[in-house]
Amino acid sequence: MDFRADSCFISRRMSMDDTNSLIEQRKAKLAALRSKGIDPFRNKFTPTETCQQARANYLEGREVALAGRITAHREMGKSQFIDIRDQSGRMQVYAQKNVLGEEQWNIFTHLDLGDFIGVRGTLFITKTGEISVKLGSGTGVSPVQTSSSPAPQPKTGGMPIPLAPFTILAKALRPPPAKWHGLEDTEIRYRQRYLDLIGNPEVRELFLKRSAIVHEIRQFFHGRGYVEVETPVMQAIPGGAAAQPFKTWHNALGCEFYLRIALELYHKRLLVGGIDRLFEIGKNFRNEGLSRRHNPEFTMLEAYQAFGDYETMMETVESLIKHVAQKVLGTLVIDIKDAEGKVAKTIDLTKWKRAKYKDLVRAVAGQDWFDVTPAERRRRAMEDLKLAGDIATGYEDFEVTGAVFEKLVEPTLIQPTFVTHLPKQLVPLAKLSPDDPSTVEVFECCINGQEIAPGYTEQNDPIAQREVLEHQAGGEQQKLDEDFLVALEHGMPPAGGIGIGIDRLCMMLLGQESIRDVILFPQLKPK
RNA sequence: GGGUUGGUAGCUCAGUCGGUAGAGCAGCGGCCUUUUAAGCCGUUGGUCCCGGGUUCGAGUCCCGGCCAACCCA
Repeated sequence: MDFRADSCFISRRMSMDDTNSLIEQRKAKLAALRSKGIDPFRNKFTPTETCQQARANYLEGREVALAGRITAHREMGKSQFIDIRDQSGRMQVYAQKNVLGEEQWNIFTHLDLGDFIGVRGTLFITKTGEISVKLGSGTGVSPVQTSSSPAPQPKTGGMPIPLAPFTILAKALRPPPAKWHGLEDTEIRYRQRYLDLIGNPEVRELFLKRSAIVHEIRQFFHGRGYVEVETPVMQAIPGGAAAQPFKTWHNALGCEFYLRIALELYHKRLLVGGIDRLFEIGKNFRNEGLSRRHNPEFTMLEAYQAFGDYETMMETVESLIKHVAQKVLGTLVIDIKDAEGKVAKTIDLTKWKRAKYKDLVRAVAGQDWFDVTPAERRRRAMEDLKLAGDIATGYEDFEVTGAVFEKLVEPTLIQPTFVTHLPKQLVPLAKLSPDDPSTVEVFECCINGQEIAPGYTEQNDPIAQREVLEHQAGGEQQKLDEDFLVALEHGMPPAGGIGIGIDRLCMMLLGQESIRDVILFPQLKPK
């Protein structure tokens, strides 16, 4: 049966039935392939190398087998160019009718964009200078051995290169996103991220970089003797932060659990247990609204170092971020672009400033800010500083100052800045500053107007910690993590700790304004 | 939760004052053996987000809803 005849039949039938569609056409092609005894969904194909490796180890006439998705085709009569793409990159494939023969040519020219195929042929360079694979040329028996080329050999224990010039590996029944516009519909980009990754190469690059960032974070901590740990996501008492948790239910135990909102309290148990340097990268869950900067599940890094303090951890944060930027971006100077793609601001990670929280607040709210009465502070914040909409009636005094900091100071901290000596009420798990007991030994690392990493000298006094947490629990005993307090009573070494929101770190390093653009599958309302 | 903007072919988008639903690309057919946003000729394809309403007539106007982006809380 002739493929072309099938296609004609398909076209006629479709128009008659008025059920023509791109999907129906592709399903018909699938059926036509099967009727010829071709399996359009193969279990396996073993390429000799990746597209990138084939390009990097170019040697005219070297025989290769590659696998990838068809992303473009240019028909030239009795010859045809197609592009295939694997994770490493793109390779052009050149097919000629007289090489393939009538039947294979017929099948090849009816392949669709989006299909996965394996190809075999020899490398050559076209008139226009592009490295390409000439389909079906070469012996097709065994890999070509070259003395000069370090070309990677098949990882199949010396299996020969496949005989067929091309093999259909997986038929795509739906068309890929547009050729050069890419996919722009934000909703489809987020809901069907795979289409975004296929259609928008820059998106794919971005997520590969996110992966590299996480990898380099691990490298950094391993290099400093830290141990990577895993602690419970389901917790009976969600502690370590002030946030609304998600609730779930364990059938067999017959009790409620919460999804964790922080990693901290379990990490401190491990400090008690003698794990002196530890870190964890994992999901936290907070039952809050969604925004450009908030996703209900987000990736958190926490790291603790026994016998260190907040100074130790400031050095750690600075070194970590420099390490990651240098390794992944190759630079410590980052351009942040606006919506039009112009450089809106430049972040210089070579210079890190330090400033005290109260000094920064005084600079925007008046030198006598901390000398006037709480009532006067509230009046000034709401009237003079025009923050009426940001200050709830129930706010305590430190929260009023907090609103001033958050609205008027934090957004201005574009260059890396460690804000230190925060009011003690803001961080109940940190130790007091000896020089100013109304503050704690805490820093907030702010970059690009966002808080990237808080860190502090961890509270290891079980009696002081119990007082603070009991006060915070407001007499609700079930909210008190008694097991954590018992752990502290067994003795926790002095330690410094940090937390870094990985998503926000990626936003900063990759110049993205929305958290959804650094999360593969951001939370959306189910449709 | 509130405001603004948007939802039209597989994709990117037009659609005037309310009067037969459009383009480019993709698809399909034809020509073309080193092209690359290949080219040339022909051609198929629509739940105009959903539900009401106004009207002789609604993609367009009105009301309600869904989803998204942005801003605000």
